[in-house]
Amino acid sequence: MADVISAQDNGNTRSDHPLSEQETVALIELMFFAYRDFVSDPDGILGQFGFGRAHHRVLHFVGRDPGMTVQQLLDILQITKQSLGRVLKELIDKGYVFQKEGETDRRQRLLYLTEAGEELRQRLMGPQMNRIRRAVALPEGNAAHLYRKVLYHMVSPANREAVRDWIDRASLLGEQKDGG
Amino acid sequence: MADVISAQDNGNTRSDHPLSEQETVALIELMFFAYRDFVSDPDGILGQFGFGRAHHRVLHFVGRDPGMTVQQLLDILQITKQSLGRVLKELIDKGYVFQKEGETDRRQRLLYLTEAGEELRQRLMGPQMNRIRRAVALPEGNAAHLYRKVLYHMVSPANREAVRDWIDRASLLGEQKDGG
DNA sequence: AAATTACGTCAGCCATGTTGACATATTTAA
DNA sequence: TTAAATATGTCAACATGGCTGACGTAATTT
Repeated sequence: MADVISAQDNGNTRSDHPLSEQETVALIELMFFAYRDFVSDPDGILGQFGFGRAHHRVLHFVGRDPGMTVQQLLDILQITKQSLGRVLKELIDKGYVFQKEGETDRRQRLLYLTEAGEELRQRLMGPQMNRIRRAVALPEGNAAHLYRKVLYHMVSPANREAVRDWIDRASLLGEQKDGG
Repeated sequence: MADVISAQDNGNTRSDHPLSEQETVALIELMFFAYRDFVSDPDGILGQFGFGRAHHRVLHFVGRDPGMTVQQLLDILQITKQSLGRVLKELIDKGYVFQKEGETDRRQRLLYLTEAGEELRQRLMGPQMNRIRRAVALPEGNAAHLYRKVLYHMVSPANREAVRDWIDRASLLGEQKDGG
């Protein structure tokens, strides 16, 4: 299916009705809250293994593209090889990742997950998949409103009241400041 | 207006057509790429001031709710007071934030932005507002597709080709693995 | 008068990012 | 075929921003 993002866009999209300031700020804040909670489940699991978010990223992307080179991984993560080196070494030492010499280019150390690595990757991905599916399972609406609802539903249920309260109050404060 | 998230939902939303695995994983990855780029503009500006992301969060939320207490800020950021203490002290020392003794409760140190603080806050928020507005200015579609497009457009234009390539290739790999 | 609360601070630890320098094996180009 | 570039690894040092634990002070509540 390869249902990608759909080609015809180069960052120059227009609209006659840009979002209001308050709407936009609310989305900025939802981005913060949503991302915070989005990574919280994996963080909890990783802690039990003595790993961190950086390990998660490596596990995830290597699992998605087995046999990728170190350089490809660096390009995707956009970190330095020294940063990667630390976590990669730990993942290899603990038996979650292994390397194979490249066949056409023997300088390369192609990256693969072990069975334990793939298991852990799936376990980390589970809660995030649930979260996304729950968030996206929503009735239609206009783009901004929908996006806002989606992000809101990325926030953990336990945190939603606090987030909603904040967004409500902050929106009111913002309207007062700018005079509506 | 206070157009909040809309009340009637407690995290138990259902759908007959949950997202496919590949769709869902693509969204997980877009969340990563989008957030990474979303914070990159502020990060650049902050660097010029000797500040980091933590300072940005404080500036943002204090600016949104002037006179908030330290405890309220801690509740929103969900970090420890020791972590906050460091950045807050720097912001105060450099003249971007100031504190006022609470009137009803003189133990409280209410938080406010100075003029310089508000200026910096606006400057940091600008690129993020642009990014959100650009991302949300899109034609309609179904919820998942729309959300995906929105997140995609949160990625910096310079990174979109790489992100698109990754998502395309990884989706194909995933379909092959699971057999379509 | 005692307990709690709001806040500040000191000290140290951890994870994960950075730069810079250097080494080794392999491939590519002159 | 030698020289240059590439892919990777590693050492060392540093910064940011989380964390825990302990302790102190002023103000409020019980």
